[in-house]
Amino acid sequence: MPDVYADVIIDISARRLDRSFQYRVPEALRGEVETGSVVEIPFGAGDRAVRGYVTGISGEPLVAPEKIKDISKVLTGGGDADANLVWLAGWMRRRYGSSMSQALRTVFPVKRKVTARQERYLLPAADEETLRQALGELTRKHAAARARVLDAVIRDGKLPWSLAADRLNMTAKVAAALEKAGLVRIVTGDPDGEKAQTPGDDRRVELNAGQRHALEVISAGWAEDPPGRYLLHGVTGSGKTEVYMALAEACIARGRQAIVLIPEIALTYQTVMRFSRRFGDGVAVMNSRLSEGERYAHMERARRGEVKVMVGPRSALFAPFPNLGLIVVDEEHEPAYESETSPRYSAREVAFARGEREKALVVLGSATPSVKAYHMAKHGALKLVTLPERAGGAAMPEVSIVDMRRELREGNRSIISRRLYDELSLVLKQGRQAMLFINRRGYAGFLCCRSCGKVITCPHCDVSMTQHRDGRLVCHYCGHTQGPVRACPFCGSAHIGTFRAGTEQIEEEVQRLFPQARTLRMDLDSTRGKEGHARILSAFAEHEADILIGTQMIVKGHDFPDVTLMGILAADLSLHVADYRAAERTFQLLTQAAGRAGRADAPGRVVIQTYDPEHYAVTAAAAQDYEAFYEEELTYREMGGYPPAGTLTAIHVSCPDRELLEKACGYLAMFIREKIPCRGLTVLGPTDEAVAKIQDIYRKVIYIKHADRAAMTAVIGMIGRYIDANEGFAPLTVTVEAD
DNA sequence: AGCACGCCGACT
DNA sequence: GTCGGCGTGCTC
Repeated sequence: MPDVYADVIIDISARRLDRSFQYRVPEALRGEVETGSVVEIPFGAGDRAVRGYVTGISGEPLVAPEKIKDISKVLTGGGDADANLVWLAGWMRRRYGSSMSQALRTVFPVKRKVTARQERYLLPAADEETLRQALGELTRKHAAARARVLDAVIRDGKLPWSLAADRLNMTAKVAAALEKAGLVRIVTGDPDGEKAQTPGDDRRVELNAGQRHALEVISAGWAEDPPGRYLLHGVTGSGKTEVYMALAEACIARGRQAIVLIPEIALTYQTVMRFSRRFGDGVAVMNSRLSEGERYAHMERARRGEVKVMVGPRSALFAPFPNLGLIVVDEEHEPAYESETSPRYSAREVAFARGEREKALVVLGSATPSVKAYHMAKHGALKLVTLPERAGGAAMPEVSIVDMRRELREGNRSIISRRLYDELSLVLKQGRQAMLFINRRGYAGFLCCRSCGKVITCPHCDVSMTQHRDGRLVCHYCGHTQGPVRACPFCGSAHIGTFRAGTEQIEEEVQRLFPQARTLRMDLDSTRGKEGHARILSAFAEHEADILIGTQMIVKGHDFPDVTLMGILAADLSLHVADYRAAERTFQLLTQAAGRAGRADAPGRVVIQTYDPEHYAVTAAAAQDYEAFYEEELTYREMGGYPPAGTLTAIHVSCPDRELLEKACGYLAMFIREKIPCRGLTVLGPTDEAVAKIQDIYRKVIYIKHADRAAMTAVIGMIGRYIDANEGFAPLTVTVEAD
């Protein structure tokens, strides 16, 4: 009987093992080992038993047959969930041009031992003097590795194992030696950590007519083949979460399981809490603060069917449910659904792929749907379900647009327009609250010379440095810091200053104009550390401040009953980002921001300050008119051949060696232009990325456009094979980003 | 990740 | 010489 071989991905997270190994399937296990099986295999010189994932079966040995070992046993019988996930990894590999092992790593994210292991820590096990003596001893004996680690333990008190392994080159051997010598203790789990709270209960809310209708229409999709796909379009406060929960309940009643994707836990805390109250132990929440082991335990509970609903960010999409019936993608337009690392997948697309394979409903929900999703709905690829206006019957806010060019012409040099000043005065007089949203996406307060026009940039990254209040200059990409600059380093002029539109500057200006007002600031810098968001938001909710000033994060999903004014500063800043989706992002941010003001009893006011008052993204957001925005935007996309009118793929290439990078990109672009037999393909570049250098690594990008998705997928495949086949690309990092 | 192997300075 | 210790390379 001929041998049967299985391709196995080893269950050890190390980059070097990120590929498949062949194992022989013993006759006793024939029929039991299949794609998706989890097996135990002997690995390495010591033949230690490790877990592995079977990704394929073949009859051909690819290495010398005497090197191939036997599979020891089958742990999980390649259940439907596992086979489906392997299939999904294959789909992602094709669609996004990543390697199979990268895709598998994404789909089976944590592959730790069953004893859900948490991060280990090294703690001092003796008094400081003893340790210092031992350190001296080790240094004298040239035990460099032990000395390095012990030194760090003495300095930090608590040293995470992974940090020591990465940064101090610590091996298990070194740690064990230190422990044996009685110098350190090794503990599992953060000694300062605490346990999460347990869920309570929730009273069921009666659905209104619109919600009941949405539930009926969408539930009918289970009877269809292929199963239905929906876009649930409902403004903020129209009660989409209630519909999701009712759908999840209907799904469970059918003996199936549900996945609910949310963009970011921190920003959708209320949604998550409602799910966990409603479903109690039947829901698992993939919090980003869970340890690797805890996540793995959640996934295992899903595999065993103990959990029926998985709520979490895009990684929750890979919950190994045996009989998946529903995938909800809440706030589907959020950029957090696009993965930043290879495979650069879109959670929406992967949800569609998995839904089709496993016959599960897919429901996208948003108040401001992505152009792509709305386009699909217009063309019948999604069924559009609209929820009527706000559930509580609250009035839409009154919006005014202020032309900042005119403000300047008429002598107001402040970043606060006269209109906004008047509205703020009124709010303060009434004892209400206001929010000021500075739209500074893709923008930083940079230092600019007024004589020669040059901008101070980071020596390691090709971006402008940001000046902080104390005068220091900081690079927000790599953290490089330098002291204040008094004169231009290029021309020597003393006329160098900031062109700033940061939250700090607005806070200063507000305090200058309204010395009696209490302000709170919320941006990336002020929310560093644990619970930064929550602390600021709850302080504002308790009315400990009158005005909250912040970036994007203040406009997402928080309800403050006393806020009657939303001021939007520099509304058009995000229009200038070099990205074809700039107008879409701007419209979404402005619409969300405008939707924040006002409640049932007190209609809100919104002041939008802009230098581009006629732009459709601004006017449509002011009118809260999605349709108008969509029509304009689609015209623009069609003219440029951008998605959804066509497909666009970016090939990102990076390398510390600039010359090598340019040469390789040149070859790659030439290959795509001349060697790929595909009509209608447009190749742009190579050009520098918007940020051409980060942490001393140079970056370039090649864009390719084609009207047809299938042709694009074939082209991506050819490019991937070309790169794999050429040794010259080995020192470069190449990632493919589709749309 | 964990094991073997080869190299290096320290000690007998 | 040999021994303890580190860095590197490989694992079907």
